[in-house]
Amino acid sequence: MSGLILDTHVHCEECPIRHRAVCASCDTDELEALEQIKNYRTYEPGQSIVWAGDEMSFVGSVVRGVASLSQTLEDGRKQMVGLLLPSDFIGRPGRTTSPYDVVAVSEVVLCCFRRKPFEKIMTTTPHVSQRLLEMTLDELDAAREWMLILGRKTAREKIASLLAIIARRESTIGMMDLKGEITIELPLTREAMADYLGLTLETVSRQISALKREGIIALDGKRRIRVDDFQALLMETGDDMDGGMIA
Amino acid sequence: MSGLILDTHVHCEECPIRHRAVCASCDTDELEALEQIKNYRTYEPGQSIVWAGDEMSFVGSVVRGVASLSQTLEDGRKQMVGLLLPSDFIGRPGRTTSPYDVVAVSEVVLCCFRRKPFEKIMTTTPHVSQRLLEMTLDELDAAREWMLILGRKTAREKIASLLAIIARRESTIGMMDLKGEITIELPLTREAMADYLGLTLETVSRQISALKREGIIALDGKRRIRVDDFQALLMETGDDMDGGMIA
DNA sequence: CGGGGCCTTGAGCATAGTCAACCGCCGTGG
DNA sequence: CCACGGCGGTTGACTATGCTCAAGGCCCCG
Repeated sequence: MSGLILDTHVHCEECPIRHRAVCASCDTDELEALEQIKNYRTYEPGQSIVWAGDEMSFVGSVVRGVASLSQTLEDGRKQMVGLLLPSDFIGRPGRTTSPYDVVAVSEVVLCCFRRKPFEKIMTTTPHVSQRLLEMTLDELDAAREWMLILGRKTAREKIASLLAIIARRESTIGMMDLKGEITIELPLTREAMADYLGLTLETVSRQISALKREGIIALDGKRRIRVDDFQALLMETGDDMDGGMIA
Repeated sequence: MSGLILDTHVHCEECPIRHRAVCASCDTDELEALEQIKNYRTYEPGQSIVWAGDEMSFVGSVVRGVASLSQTLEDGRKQMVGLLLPSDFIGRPGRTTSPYDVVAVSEVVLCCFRRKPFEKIMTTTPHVSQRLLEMTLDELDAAREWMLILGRKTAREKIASLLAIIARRESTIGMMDLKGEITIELPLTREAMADYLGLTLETVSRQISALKREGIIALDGKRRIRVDDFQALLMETGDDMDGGMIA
């Protein structure tokens, strides 16, 4: 439950998320302060990182892998409310317990900061809190786009939107060529997709099959999806085509 | 569209949202700086404050009234993604256009800051950006609770949840007595409630009628709702009863 | 008195959920 | 080595929840 604490100590300067994480705008001195209070932990796919309601002794960043934030109702209905990718931040300064379950979707490596000292650094280091504000505002925008999906889109549009979001993200990280053929590596099981989209896993499966049948997408195994015509996929999302998307 | 700009100049010290808004932790000097760049605007119910995609020359706080943040798909489907109450913040520092429509639900008074100078103040005044971070984190939590409602709750649970949220908010502002009888003043039309909850207005109407028929709530006019047994209402939300709620 | 918001109610339908069977793959233990 | 079992996924039949379309009520204001 607490993850495997590693004694490897990657230097911040060489960290793969150095320029996107909460430490992005720190200078050398500030990084040094963070070095002092960090350690790495790894989690296996499916392993719980934090249970809702639990005490959290740390905050931190996802270095590698994918984790999910989710809430569950008594009767087991589950809704994912956040998808944490490399550089995303876990935990809330000033709060000791998590209101959400945090679960490793793939193998996950976290860069954890001890909470107390991190909060102290935040008060003395505007670079950290400013970066955290930016990141939180981005997450809020993402949450709101997601609310539109949950509240108003059909099952088919939901699936297409999810694929488009993942494709866009992968192509931003690599290079962005939304004209040609795109291959999407799905980090999620059908059930996780369902929890993300507010559907059942059967409906997810059916809609993916339908998109395949109609030639919008092609499957390569269960988790690898090829999109020949990205515009055609966008047509299925129900969104405003041109530029209306949240930057 | 730009609202009526008033020349009244309420002193920040006497402002009703002084201790909850983005200026909450400012000292006297900092307030003075904000005084210099603020003005008040009013909007009539239904009036648009900002159109999605529009240039915004200001950011600001809701002083009085209720406004909504919403997104619309081409074909007219609309989803509310934020409900702005007194002290809530409008606009994002560092971004010139709004990705959302902002509409006055009731009569609204805004305290607007010119954007450029406000951003400058933010970089020099940690009190402002720290407070904004806190507020943004709260909004993110609210958005995530809302995602659970949108994605996983039934129409009936959605309505009950909305009533509970409003009741809780009103009773926090006044005094919190969740045992006895509670009266909720609905700031929203049936259509706005539908846009909030991802339902149609007919479904909203039917579910409210059903709750009334079953004695969970009582109507006093269309917009005033009396709840005799708040626990009974909570039973209908589908939530974890005890403490599971997001603080 | 007439018209327009806002709301309610009904009838029929469509979308997505439920329940269940089954497939293919992989790792494990007999 | 193979059989088994479990997991993730697919598909089908049936059902139920919420949407669509339509009519009509209430109330306020001109």
